[in-house]
Amino acid sequence: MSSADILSNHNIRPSLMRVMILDYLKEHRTHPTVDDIYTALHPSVPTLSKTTVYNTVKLFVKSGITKMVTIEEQQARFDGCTDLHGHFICSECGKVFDFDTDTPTVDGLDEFEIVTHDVYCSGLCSKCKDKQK
Amino acid sequence: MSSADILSNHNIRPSLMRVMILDYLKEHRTHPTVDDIYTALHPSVPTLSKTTVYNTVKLFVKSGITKMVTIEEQQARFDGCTDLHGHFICSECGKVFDFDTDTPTVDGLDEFEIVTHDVYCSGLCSKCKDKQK
DNA sequence: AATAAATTTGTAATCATTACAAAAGCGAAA
DNA sequence: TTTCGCTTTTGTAATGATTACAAATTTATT
Repeated sequence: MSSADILSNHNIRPSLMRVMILDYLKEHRTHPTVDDIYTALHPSVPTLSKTTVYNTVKLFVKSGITKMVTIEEQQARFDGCTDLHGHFICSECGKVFDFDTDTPTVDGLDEFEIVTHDVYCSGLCSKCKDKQK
Repeated sequence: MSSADILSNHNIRPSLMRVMILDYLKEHRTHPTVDDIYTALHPSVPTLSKTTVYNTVKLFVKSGITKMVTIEEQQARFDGCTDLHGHFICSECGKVFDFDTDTPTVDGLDEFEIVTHDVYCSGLCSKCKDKQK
């Protein structure tokens, strides 16, 4: 499906900049940063601004077209407990909850030395889910 | 085991500041930020500086005493593919690799509405592992 | 074409984090 | 105990990603 169609399906007007950025994300599976995207597209579209890239990827993430490859935090948090457990972040109240989980399966990384495993989930905690009703 | 002993076992001299910070992390399972730690300890130890908290948690993470609850990145990355897959980050070269994984198990979050699942691993990629020899 | 709404832009601010060099603390040897 | 050297701690200044915001531009609708 074309980028323009994907955008339309999500009720996002398929403007030039949005289509270009989504095209880039679809073609480059390199987990680019905002700066990567900006640097790659700027030569061909000199009027592109970095703010637009920020706004656009934020819009994409919000609508589920794109994933952000980090826990949605700009501040590092620390945990004195190093036993395996997952972290859930409520997108409404921002609270972090621990949960039990199994060691995740990892397929396709032969010859890699895996030191850490981390499982993150996000969504609505029970309190915020109740409030929504 | 006391914080001082934990530090000694990791060949870290158990200075006052380090013991205080580790005590705090052990007693407060709230995933505190650097600022949280600093704000909590500063009243009782006015000479504590925020730089020390930064240095100390970094030291703890490096030696495995503490975990950092974020992917080890200060820059957000984006992924146009929203299918379930894990992300591996090589701690040596910084490259990000995708891998196949199953939906992680989540126990103990009854009544939560889980929207996203993310699995992160880190360690050494095959290239960096070879170089180390 | 005219108007309103949405999008894009650029600059300035914000804020977490790091660099760095000075100051303070501590241990070992004399 | 005193001195020397090394580690830890501190404070300030820089860095760098991200956001706020208001102006400028583009687009859709009448």
